[in-house]
Amino acid sequence: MNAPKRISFQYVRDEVKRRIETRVWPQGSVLPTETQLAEEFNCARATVNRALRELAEQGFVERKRKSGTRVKKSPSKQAKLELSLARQMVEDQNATYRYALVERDIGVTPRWLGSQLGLPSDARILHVVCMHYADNRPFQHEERWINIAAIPEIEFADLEETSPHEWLLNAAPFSEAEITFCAVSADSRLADYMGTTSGAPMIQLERTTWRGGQPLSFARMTHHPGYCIRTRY
Amino acid sequence: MNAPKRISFQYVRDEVKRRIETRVWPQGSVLPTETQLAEEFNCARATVNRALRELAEQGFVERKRKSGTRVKKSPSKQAKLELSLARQMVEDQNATYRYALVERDIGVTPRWLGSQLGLPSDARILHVVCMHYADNRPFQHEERWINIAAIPEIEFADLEETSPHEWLLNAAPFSEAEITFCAVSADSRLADYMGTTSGAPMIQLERTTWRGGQPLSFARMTHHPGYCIRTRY
DNA sequence: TAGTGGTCTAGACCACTTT
DNA sequence: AAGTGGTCTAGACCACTAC
Repeated sequence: MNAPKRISFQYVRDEVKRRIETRVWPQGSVLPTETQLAEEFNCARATVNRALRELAEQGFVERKRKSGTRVKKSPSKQAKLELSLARQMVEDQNATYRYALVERDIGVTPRWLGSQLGLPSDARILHVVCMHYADNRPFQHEERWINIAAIPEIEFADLEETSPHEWLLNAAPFSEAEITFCAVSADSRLADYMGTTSGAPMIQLERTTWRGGQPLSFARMTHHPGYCIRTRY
Repeated sequence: MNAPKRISFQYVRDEVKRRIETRVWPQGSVLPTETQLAEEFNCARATVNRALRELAEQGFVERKRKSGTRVKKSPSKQAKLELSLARQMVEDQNATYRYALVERDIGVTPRWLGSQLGLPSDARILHVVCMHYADNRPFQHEERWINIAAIPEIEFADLEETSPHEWLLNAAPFSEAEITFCAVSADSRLADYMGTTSGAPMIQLERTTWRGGQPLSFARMTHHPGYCIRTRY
């Protein structure tokens, strides 16, 4: 036991975690109350509270008023994925980033998009197609529909130099989003863009964003074949 | 302003977040110190601290001793993915779960696996192939290699009823893991298992797990075509 | 209604980092 | 050396919920 003189919440957190891992407190069992643990560790209850709160966030225990703190049966592991700009991802690989605008046009809302975003069919939409390259190899294909009413400035934005994603992040950096990952196979058009053969499997990420309940944009980002998302926990 | 009588850390957190979103405090700027904010909100510094700590965790601000709290330039959005058992995922969809063991054999470490896990080539490995069904439709194909030396009990485990994933989670619920998502296209063998045509794009999740630095298992889980991962933030 | 976690306070000291 | 966040304490009251 190497308890420091002043007990830290990290010490309590790690010791409790150790007892859970070594089954001193088996799955499903109830831990001592905060007050009891504070007494055992000879620290303030707030310290124990912070330790247990972190363990609850990380999915090791479940806490309920009155009934106490229980060890979770099947710890719900959650992976955190960083979702950054294509530019960021490319530069993180120490590759040279290049951006190219492919298409830009303004029209009214296509039906499928209207129902996706909850927009009337006469809403004006900016439609953009662009590519992101890493060392001049195709990295990501991006197709995006932007609700002009929500962000009027986008109509006059220069998207030749800055990707719509990046522009939006600067104009309206904070928003709610819903994301979908799926696997698709390249149609001939996408295959051409990505420099691959038709049918190649690729990861596609669809993101719908809102701000204050108002729909901002729907984006479909397709990564080059072989692209993987990695994470640890 | 609808400040409650007793200021909560949630109130401070949301108000600070609002000021960041509305650019009262623009990107890159320095926020007032905790003491100043505590004065403004008429609450204890600990309350402000907790509020700002949460905003830092969520990627809105960056904090450094002495230099203060700054608004992040490009907020690093991170999505959280729940990674649960196939059974859990199926039952969450209100579908009926069924599990089937397909293959189970013991051998020595294949070369590729040895280098993946860092195991000697004479290490004994349990190799398992199994399927998970939702309402009798293929949901996930699982192929797994388990390091017997690390978990000797697995050799005698009954995997006819319980999937190796679930068995391992009960036997050794806490481990470190590395995860990779990628898109693959079905070869004829996988296509048969998944009831689809060869070439169909599918999401594949590979997970390597360790416990205390010792490799436990490598798993490759392939989802049925059309399977999507959804999340919000 | 009683027990448990959830939170706030006021004050103190510590630790890191910039000057 | 000084300023800012990081944390601990002791005590208090609140809020949810199982009984």
